[in-house]
Amino acid sequence: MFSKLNRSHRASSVERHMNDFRRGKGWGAQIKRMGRRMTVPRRAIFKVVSNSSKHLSAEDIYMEIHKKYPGIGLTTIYRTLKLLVKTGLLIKHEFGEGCARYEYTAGKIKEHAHLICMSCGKVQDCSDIDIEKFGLDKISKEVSSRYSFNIKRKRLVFHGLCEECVKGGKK
Amino acid sequence: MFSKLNRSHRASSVERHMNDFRRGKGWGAQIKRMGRRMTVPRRAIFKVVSNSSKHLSAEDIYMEIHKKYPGIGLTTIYRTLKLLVKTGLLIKHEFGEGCARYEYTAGKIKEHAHLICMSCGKVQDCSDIDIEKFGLDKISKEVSSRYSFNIKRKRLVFHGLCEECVKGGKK
DNA sequence: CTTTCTGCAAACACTTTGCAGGGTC
DNA sequence: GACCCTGCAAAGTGTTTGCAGAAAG
Repeated sequence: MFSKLNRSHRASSVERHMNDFRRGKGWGAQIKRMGRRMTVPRRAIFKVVSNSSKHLSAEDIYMEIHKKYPGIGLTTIYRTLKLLVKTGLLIKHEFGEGCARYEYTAGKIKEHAHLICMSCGKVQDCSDIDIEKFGLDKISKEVSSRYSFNIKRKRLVFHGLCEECVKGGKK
Repeated sequence: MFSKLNRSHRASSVERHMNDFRRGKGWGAQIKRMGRRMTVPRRAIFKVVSNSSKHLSAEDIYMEIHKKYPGIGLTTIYRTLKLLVKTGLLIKHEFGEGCARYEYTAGKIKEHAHLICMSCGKVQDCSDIDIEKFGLDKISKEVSSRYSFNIKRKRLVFHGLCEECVKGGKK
């Protein structure tokens, strides 16, 4: 079942994951170690989130999944997302739209700013700006020493108007 | 009705507000200009949020209000909060706890970082650290030029462990 | 006296939970 | 074969809306 991988293109994240699984590494193994199981819905969900560069909501993922697997329900999406967050592969964002969005990080957290357009609602990553070097490191240091706060995660969000909406003249 | 103010202590925010109202300034006047009305529930809600230095949720405000005015319902709290946000006196925060929290700003936005304890849930303001000067200005400039993004508001949140929870040994 | 505001109950959107059946190891 | 996982339906959040009566101006 895990052996019929299509080798004609570069290994997708799912393939990589399956290899890892066989070798006892990666998400599958991590799950196994937790006494949990690898299933079709989980694989499908993992594939969708790991192949997307966008910030997907549970609903987004459900609709994507539903094309190929109409049998998978929203409940399972939510449960699997929670699991993926717990293993550290996903970060859960709450941008205040009324629903959570998930970002694939493959376990390594590279802090970056997010831009949210107040007009069209689009969310962009500023992944090519090293916010730490641009000054966030100094702020963090100051904060943690002045407030004796043990920082675990940093979140920088800019609300405003994206390029298209400024050009488009929308207010 | 507006003339029986107690003058024995420094003007509270409600008194100041009422004076402003008579003079055609401040929130009351602002509301009037919008064709809206000044009412008992609105005054009470304004008093609670403007006198608190904490980040209150609608529920928090409701419980506080309910002591003095058991007749005021949650619906009115929500509607008034929306109004206060629209007039710019309040900022609505969504820290991802499942409910919104409101911060009184009196119209002037002084961007500051927030610390959220992952253990006890406490939210602190870092109002005595000028995050702009500590480097946020540089990040903003870089972001807006590199992404052609028109920044309207900046939000910096640190998740971690507060002093008490670190000391208390909680994980 | 007109128009806005209010409380109640119902509706809402997103997310979680209980349970019996099905799948994984 | 034991136990975990799943889908469904139902319950649970925090928040919004429709409506008739109350209040502001």
